[in-house]
Amino acid sequence: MIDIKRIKDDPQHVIELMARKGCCITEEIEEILALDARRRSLIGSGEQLKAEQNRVTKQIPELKKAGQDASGVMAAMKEISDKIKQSDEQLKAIEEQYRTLMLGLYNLPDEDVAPGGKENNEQVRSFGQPHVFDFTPKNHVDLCTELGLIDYPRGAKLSGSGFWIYRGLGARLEWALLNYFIDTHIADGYELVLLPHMLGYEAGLAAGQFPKFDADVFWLESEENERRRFMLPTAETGLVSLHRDELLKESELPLKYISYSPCYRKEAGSYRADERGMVRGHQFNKVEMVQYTRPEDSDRAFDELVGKAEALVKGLGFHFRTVKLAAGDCSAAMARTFDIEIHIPSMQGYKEVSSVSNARDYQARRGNIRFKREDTGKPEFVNTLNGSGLATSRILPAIVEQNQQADGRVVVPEVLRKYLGGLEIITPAGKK
RNA sequence: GGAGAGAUGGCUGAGCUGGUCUAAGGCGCACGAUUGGAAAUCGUGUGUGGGCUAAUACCCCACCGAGGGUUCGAAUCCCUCUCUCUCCGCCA
Repeated sequence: MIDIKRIKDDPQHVIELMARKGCCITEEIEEILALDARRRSLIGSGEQLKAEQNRVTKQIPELKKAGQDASGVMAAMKEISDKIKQSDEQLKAIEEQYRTLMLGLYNLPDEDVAPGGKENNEQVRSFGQPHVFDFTPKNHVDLCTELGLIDYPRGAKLSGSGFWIYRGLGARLEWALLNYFIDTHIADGYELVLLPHMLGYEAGLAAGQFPKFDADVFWLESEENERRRFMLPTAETGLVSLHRDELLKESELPLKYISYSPCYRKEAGSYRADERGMVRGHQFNKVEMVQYTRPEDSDRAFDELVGKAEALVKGLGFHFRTVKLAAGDCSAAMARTFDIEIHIPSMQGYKEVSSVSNARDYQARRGNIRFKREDTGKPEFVNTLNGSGLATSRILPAIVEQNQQADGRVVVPEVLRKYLGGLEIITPAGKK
C-alpha cells in the first residue's frame, strides 16, 4: 500500500511516478482523495455523537441511584444511538471503497528508476564472457533427455504440460544446487525457514499478490465458510507474512531469512516456443532470500542481496549480467528490481536466474509489519526485500548447455561436486 | 471425525450475576529518589490505531481473538468465524 500522506502531499508526483510503470492512476487518485475527505468528515461528526453518548450515558446510573426518572434521557440516547449506527454504516462503506482502491494501487518506483518497459532496462555490470563452443552445442532439453536427467514425457503424463520429473543424477544435481545455495546463505547468517506450501488469503494480500493477481496462483478447493488457501507461488509470499501484524524490536532488525520451496504458478498463456523444457513451468524449485530492515538500511540490504545472488552465479562459473529494470518491468509490488541474467546458448540470449527487489514499505503497510524505533518509541513500517538465491530450474539447463562437451558429456561445476560424491562429469546413460 | 475448555495490554493474570472498567494486582521496562557504587526499597510513568493540530502538547473516538447482534450503556449477554489446549478415534 502506498502511504496516503504521499498522495495527499503531492498527487501529481505520485501520478507521474506511476506513469513510469505504464499505469495511469489519475482517476483513482482523485477518487481516493475525495473518499479520504469524506471519510474524515464522517469520522468527525460520528465521533462527536459518540462523545455525547458516552457523556450522557454515564449519568444514567447516577440518576437512577438518586431515584429520578431516566426514561426521557434514555429515549434521547436511543435517537443518538440510531444516528451513530447510520453514520458508522456510511463510514464503513466509504472505508471499504477507499481500501479497495488503495490495495489496487501498485507500488511506486524509486525516483531513479527509468520509465518504460524492458527496452529501457539498463545493464549495470557484467561478469565474464559468453561461452564459446568449437562444436555445435545441443539444447538443454535434448541433453537432459539423453543424459537421463529429466523425464519430460512422464512429467506430462503425471500432471500435464508444464511439469517434468527430475530423475537419478538429474534429481541429485538439482538437490546439489539447492544444498550449495542453502549452505552459502547459512554461512552468511541467514535463517533457513521451511514454510507451508498452502497459504491463507491474507498472505497473498500482504505480499501484493492479491487482489489483482489472484488468477496467477493455484487455488485449493474450499468449503463455504472455510479459509481459502492457495499454493505458494514463491517462498517470498510466506516469508513476508512471517511477521505480519507484528511489532518488531528495532534491535532484532535486520531479519534475514532464506527458504527453499517449490513454486507453483499457473503461468497462464505465457508459454512461448523458446521457453521449452525447464525454463517456465507450473512448479519449479527456488531458494528465496528475504530481509526485513529499517527504512534507512534497505538500500544497503538491497546491494547485499544482489551481491549474494551474483556470488552464487559466479561460484558456478557462469558469465552473467546484472540489469536494472525499468519501472514497467518491475513487479507491481516493487519499487526497484535488479535481475541477474545468464546466457543460455540454445536461446541465443539471456535468461533471468535471480530477481532482487526492494518493496520499501509497500508490503509492510499491507501486512502491518512494524518495528518500534528506540529513539522515538514510535512504531514505523519496516522495509521488505526479496531476491531469488537462486531458482534452480534455469540453472540446471544452463549448466548442461554451457558445460557440455563435444562428446555429449557434461562437466559438473566444482562447487557442486562435494554434494555428488565427488562426481566430476555426467555421462550419457548406458555409456560409462 | 467426536466431546469439552479457552483466547484480556510487552508478559502473567483478575474481571465475565451488563453501569465506580477510566481494565485490578504482579512481572518487565523507562525516569527519579536513596547509595561511594550497586542490589534491595520507595515514587512516577508506561500500549495501538484514528480525528483535530505547528506539535511526538491538549482534547476527543475506537480497541479485551475477528466479525455481527441485543441494549440508553457490552471485556461481561446472544450468534457466526478463526486459532489454541485437553480427552477419544484415525493415521505417516
